[in-house]
Amino acid sequence: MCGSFRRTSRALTQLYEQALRPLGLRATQFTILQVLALAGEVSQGQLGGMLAMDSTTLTRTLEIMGRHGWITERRGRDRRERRLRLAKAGEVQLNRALPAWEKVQSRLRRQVGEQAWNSLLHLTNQVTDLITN
Amino acid sequence: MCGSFRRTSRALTQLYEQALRPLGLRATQFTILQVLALAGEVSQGQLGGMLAMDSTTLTRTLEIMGRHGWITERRGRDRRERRLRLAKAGEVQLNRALPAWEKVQSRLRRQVGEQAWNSLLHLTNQVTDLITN
DNA sequence: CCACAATCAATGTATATACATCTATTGCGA
DNA sequence: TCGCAATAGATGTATATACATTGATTGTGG
Repeated sequence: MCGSFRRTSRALTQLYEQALRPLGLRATQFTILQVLALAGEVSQGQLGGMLAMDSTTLTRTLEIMGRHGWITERRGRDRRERRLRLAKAGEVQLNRALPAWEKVQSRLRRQVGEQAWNSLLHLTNQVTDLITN
Repeated sequence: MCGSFRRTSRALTQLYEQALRPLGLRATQFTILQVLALAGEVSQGQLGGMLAMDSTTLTRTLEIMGRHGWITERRGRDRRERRLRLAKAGEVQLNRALPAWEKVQSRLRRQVGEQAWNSLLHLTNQVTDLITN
């Protein structure tokens, strides 16, 4: 199962990133932009929880995204935390990327079929929940 | 979909690798050992095709595995190709890892349920096939 | 209030991963 | 057979990813 997921994950990532390459945006980065747009301000640890990603992994990715000016950070009341928000440039970049992303996705959805597509979304999230809770 | 798969992939990888850590074996490496045990001798490109992994990515991973003596390589008739086989030490390592791997997997399969488990295997492979063919 | 455990993120290190480019070979058409 | 396109990997570079360890801060029991 792990092997199957990793293989499909690689294939999907290559497919989607092909569409984002002209924008200089990677799949992980796109996902983070999207999450921040929906969630507003979150701490690095919370973001890691949402993505099932080690919080220290985010240190490196967020450093890159900050370099591009896509996110802003500030210290919260608990000064150990980094609280992250989408910057204006990040919003712009997300809006530029969305059409390309959606285009790849809708084409794939059609090929896979509505039924299978919905099952997959449901089942993958179910597995993630099982593992992380 | 890409985000869901990548998230689940991370969660699964952490779960399975936890079990392999005492053996110093990573998920990708385990998978390669398994594939070589089943497929016998294959070229680097063929292996990449089976795993939906860029052939040049394998250059680095195979270098590590060769360092451990888990695989052997030789040039084929076409001298551009690297033909790979499981070495004795790789077979030993695979057999040591299998119980731990299976233990994690059977526990997860029970939690997920037979129905969902089988659907997932089928659907993930279907998506991979769609993208890579 | 204070010592100490717990928590958050930063850093060091190793592997995974892909693409662009390069080198060596092969195959093929004239 | 010769020249050139195609192919298989190797290499340079950038990002993704996790874990172990560390530093800073917070919470808590005495």
